[in-house]
Amino acid sequence: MDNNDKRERILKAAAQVFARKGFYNSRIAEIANKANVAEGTIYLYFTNKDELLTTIFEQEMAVVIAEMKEELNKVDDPKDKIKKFIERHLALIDEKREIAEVFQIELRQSHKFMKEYKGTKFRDYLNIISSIISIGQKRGMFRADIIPGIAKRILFGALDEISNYWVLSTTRQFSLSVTAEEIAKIFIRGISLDPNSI
Amino acid sequence: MDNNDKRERILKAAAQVFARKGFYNSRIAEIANKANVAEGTIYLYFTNKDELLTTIFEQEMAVVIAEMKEELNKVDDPKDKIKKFIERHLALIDEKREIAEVFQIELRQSHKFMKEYKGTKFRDYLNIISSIISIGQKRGMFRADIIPGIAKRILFGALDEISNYWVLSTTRQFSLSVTAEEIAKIFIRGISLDPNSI
Amino acid sequence: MDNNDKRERILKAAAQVFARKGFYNSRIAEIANKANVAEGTIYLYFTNKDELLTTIFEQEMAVVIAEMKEELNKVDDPKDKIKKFIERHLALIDEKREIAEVFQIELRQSHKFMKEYKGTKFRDYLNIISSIISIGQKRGMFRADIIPGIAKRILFGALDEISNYWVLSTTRQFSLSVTAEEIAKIFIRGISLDPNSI
Amino acid sequence: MDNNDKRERILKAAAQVFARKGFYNSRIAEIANKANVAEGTIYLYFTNKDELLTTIFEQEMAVVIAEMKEELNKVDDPKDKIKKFIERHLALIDEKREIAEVFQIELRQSHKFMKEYKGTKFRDYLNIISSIISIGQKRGMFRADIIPGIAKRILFGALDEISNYWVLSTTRQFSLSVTAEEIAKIFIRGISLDPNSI
DNA sequence: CATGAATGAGTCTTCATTCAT
DNA sequence: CATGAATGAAGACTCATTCAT
Repeated sequence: MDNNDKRERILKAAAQVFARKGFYNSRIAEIANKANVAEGTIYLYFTNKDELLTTIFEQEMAVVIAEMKEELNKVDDPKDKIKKFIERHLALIDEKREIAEVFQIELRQSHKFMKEYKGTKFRDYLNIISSIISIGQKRGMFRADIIPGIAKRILFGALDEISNYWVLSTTRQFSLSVTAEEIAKIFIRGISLDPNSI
Repeated sequence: MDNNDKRERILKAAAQVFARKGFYNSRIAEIANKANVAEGTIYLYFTNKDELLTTIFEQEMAVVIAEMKEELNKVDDPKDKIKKFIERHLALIDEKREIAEVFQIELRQSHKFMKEYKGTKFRDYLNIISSIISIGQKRGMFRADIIPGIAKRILFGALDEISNYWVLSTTRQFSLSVTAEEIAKIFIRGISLDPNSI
Repeated sequence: MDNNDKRERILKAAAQVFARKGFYNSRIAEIANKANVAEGTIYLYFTNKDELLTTIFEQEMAVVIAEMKEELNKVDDPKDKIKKFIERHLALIDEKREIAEVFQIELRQSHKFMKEYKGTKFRDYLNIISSIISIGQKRGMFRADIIPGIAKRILFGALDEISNYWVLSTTRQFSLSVTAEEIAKIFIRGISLDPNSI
Repeated sequence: MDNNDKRERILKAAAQVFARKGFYNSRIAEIANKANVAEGTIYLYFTNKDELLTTIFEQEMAVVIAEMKEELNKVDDPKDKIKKFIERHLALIDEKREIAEVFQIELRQSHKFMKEYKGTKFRDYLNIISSIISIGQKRGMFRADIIPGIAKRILFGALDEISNYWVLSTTRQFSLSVTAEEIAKIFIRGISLDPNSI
């Protein structure tokens, strides 16, 4: 419990520091200091600095995916699911600001990590989208010619770019709900058979 | 001419190395070696390592924007313009693989550079999209309730994610033209008044 | 204790290396090696190479000044004090050969350090001389027209030049005691009312 | 003539830059720039950076020694000669400020140069003093127990320290003539048989 | 002779990681 | 388990010197 606590404190501190400084400009010393542990202690829980980053990602993604799936189970309509996905994704960015920044800026983006990324969590997350689209297609709501494997990336990309803007810009013109609405409007209409359905 | 050549060689080498290793894992020594110049020579043309990265970005973006605008002038219909934008963007990713990787992976994404980025080229590029949308709205082709400032990021995000996937994955399931078609299909339908227009 | 030991070892090694090679031709690597610590360790105790030099100076001067004052307290006659000052100064040069060389050659003399020198230790040291002269003047032993602020520099300069010669030359013609005698003879006679008093 | 001019310009520029920045912090590029020649040109006239410094010293010393000897020939009395020497030395410091700074700060003091100094000019200069003293002793004016070889360093050291102070301090309390008077007063009285002779 | 672009050896400093306590 | 002092490898950058023109 106490150990777990220490581990968590390290991860949290790392997320904060990575978010503010970026991975390469973050110092183990600062993370240790913020987590109130000795530098060496970090190496009792993690192999190296890299593992800190990937662990934050994998662990947080597991939570996010679980939450997302639970949330999506509450609605049945694929369009509503897509809408919910969009809303939840953006809401998470807002709620978990620091962790979002790390993903946004360091992990999704750092060469080293992207090329070496062996986890399945990111794929799992994207596949939530394609599953919804497939179901929608089976139900005759979404156009059959849409390729779920591409569409999932289109939606994720749109969300991601908006998140990126959200995370980096200090003066934001549009609220997250307006933005979510806008993305939903365009994407769902874009993939739907009946464009007026939304 | 010779100088320019040397400068270009350095930039090209830097783009290659940054693309393969990432900014922080790239070594000036390797760039110099690849450019066939001495390490010190790099500092005759650029202030420091950072400037190499931003120069690559700004310089290349200027070319891309110019090319894109010229290309877009060839068509009049906003839908065609959007379609062309999508095609050209993806084609460029393919043509300028190494530079694309740098943008994709280091610049757009590195904290330091994003937060310090003072250039206008990226905004200029995004605004090409919003201009097209605005024109389309005036002509009554695109839905009036679409917010160009958000829509531009949605399209760019979609393109960017696809590019990212394209750049990073080694085994690609879909051709660029299929992908371009898919994005155009969804996005244009998403923002159009007449959804069957595409 | 151990830390202090390490710090001292570094200072001692630095003094040795600076003395032999001069500040700019000294390498941190060599100092670390001589102190039997890793290069990085030096930076745990000192901000940078410059600080090593100034620390050596300030620290050593504090000791020298204290010792000198204690020694001078043992005699009362201003002439004897001057004589003692001269003897002690030269003796110190001989005893603390390496540190003396650093002062003689690098610190007192390096542009950067002299111009940036903010410490008071050097002034404190010089003022020991002027105080003695002032007292001698009040007692009617030294000529009233002597300006202590100049005279202190005359004596220090004489001592310093002799020290410099002493430090740099390998074959010395005169012993330190002979030299001390000579300086005392000239200087005290030079400032005394009664020239035959010495 | 033109060549000589170029050589002189380089030496003058070097003296200026060395004086302001110190030898190790001076850049060949800056010297070249100030001399209005290309960097490479400097190496047509001088072997390396070191030689620039020693040449400045030797060349300037030759002039100074010649001037000094000429000046001293105008008076006969050893005491007057000493007085003149002091006055001229300090006046030169004032007249040739930049060159004086170089000597004061870099050359006399830099380990490398002092230890490697093979020239005779410095010794020649010092020996002017000891010669005067010897003559004074023969004439029965100066005390026979004074050792000219030490006394010359005492006087030079006094002058040098005063010069050093003069060169480095920005706010000077005493004029050069007052200072010269003071040194002469103390030194001549210090070495004279008849202390009231000055 | 003159140039100045190019060179590349050289070094301070940083910081992830280790390990004795 | 925890510590944090110590390590030392690694790399950006500088600048005296060279050499093709």
